[in-house]
Amino acid sequence: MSFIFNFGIPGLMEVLPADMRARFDALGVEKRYQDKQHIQSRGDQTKGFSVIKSGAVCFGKTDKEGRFITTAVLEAGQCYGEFTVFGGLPRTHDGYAEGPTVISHLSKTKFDQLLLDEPALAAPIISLLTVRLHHMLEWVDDLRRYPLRYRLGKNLLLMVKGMEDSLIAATQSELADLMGVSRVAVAQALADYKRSGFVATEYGGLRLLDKEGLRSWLRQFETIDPVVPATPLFTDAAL
Amino acid sequence: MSFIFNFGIPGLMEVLPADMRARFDALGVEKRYQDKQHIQSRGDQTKGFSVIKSGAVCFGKTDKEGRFITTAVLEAGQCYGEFTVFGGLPRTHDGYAEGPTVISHLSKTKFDQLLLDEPALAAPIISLLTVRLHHMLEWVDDLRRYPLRYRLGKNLLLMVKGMEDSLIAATQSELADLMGVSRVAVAQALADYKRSGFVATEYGGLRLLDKEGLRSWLRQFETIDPVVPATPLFTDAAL
DNA sequence: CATAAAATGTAAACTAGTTAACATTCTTGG
DNA sequence: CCAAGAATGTTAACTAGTTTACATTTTATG
Repeated sequence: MSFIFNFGIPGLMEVLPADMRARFDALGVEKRYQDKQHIQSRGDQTKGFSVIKSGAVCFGKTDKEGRFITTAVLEAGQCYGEFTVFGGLPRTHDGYAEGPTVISHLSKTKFDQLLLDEPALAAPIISLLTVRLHHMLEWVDDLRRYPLRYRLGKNLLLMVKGMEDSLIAATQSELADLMGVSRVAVAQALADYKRSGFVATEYGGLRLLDKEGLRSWLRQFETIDPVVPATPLFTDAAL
Repeated sequence: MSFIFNFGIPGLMEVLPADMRARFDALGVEKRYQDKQHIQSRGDQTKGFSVIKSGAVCFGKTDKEGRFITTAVLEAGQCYGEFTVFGGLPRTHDGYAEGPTVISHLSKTKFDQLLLDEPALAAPIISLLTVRLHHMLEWVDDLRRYPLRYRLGKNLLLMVKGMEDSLIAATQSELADLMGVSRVAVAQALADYKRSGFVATEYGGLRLLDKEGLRSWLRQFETIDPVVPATPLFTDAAL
């Protein structure tokens, strides 16, 4: 499962030149986590930058009643910890492993040193932050503008983009988490889609049967024309 | 009026050393705008980085029915254009001046050159993006977690922080825009606050009468403990 | 200073979400 | 292979927001 920062957003490691990646690997301390294993707590003062080598990490906050609300799930290739390194903040989220996960941790000290040694690292980091910020703005905007049955459809299409089989392996609870709504709301939206023949649900997932149909059905909601990048996001930002 | 990126977030210019600020001023082309004057349109290919010298800029998107939905209002000291410069995107929002406004525009070419000449500029930019991203995450989180009468109160308190008079000069429509809800919803929340004696509304603004009372009333909603920065955000990020 | 424009206050009908509950179906581990 | 757990499907009552409407108050303007 995944969230905001995964769809169509390449990870830092993917855009970094090989030699830089190697330096990350050399400096970082790899740590293994089992499924569900706790990684960090909101409020921790452990400052550093981390790269997910494999698996995924679920970030969120546990409220006083003990209920966990997911903020984002980052998958392999993605990094996190900017807030502690660049913002001087303690950990802002609880985090635990989703599936067996390997993470390479760099302390703030080491990371700062790396950035001093390699000023070329700044560009990809700025790019990464920019893309995430842009993504968030769009997300908030959609949240205000469109109902769930638009947003869910849009994100389902995003999820299968570039996949040949159109099978989304996420439970409805996970999709609900993803969209920040209740499971019932997701089930109802999916029931709608099913009636129109856009999707077929199955245990533990669903299949997009008619992407084009869904796409054009969604267009009825769209109140603004989408902006398409002139150059793709995340080119080697000419710094 | 202001939005997400103003409360408690210093502008780029405020954190930049004097010499760097001077370089910005030297390279940029200053342009004056009258109240309500159009500055940019979503989709424009004009790429560059801009600094608001005085006044404010309202960003948003106009939907097909012609209705404008505000995304953010940036005030003097704030900058924008990261998406065009670092993300290779066309302008993602429509923008117009709020009040007489002066903006210093740097073309992408000039800005790229400036960054090459001044690698030290990377740190404050990274910091800025980080702070904004963090703010957005918190915003989305609050959106999911809390009802309007919590979020509005929280933001009213944020707005008067550091002010001695506790007068907020924003119409209810502006507050509604700010919170991404209808004017009626804001009026109802304010009516609640009034009944409790926390605020007094007046034409074109409102006054916080009992900050401490409001603060403690808000606490009843809070489901997680706030995280406080160990070191303040936006220190000269030790790069 | 009279009138228009802007802002506030409030009610009513509606809608898209919520939680709770429960029956059903599917999968997996002993 | 069957029992337990997990996931789905669906209903019902509720709630926090929406839009529309309109009366009232305040400010700005010719």
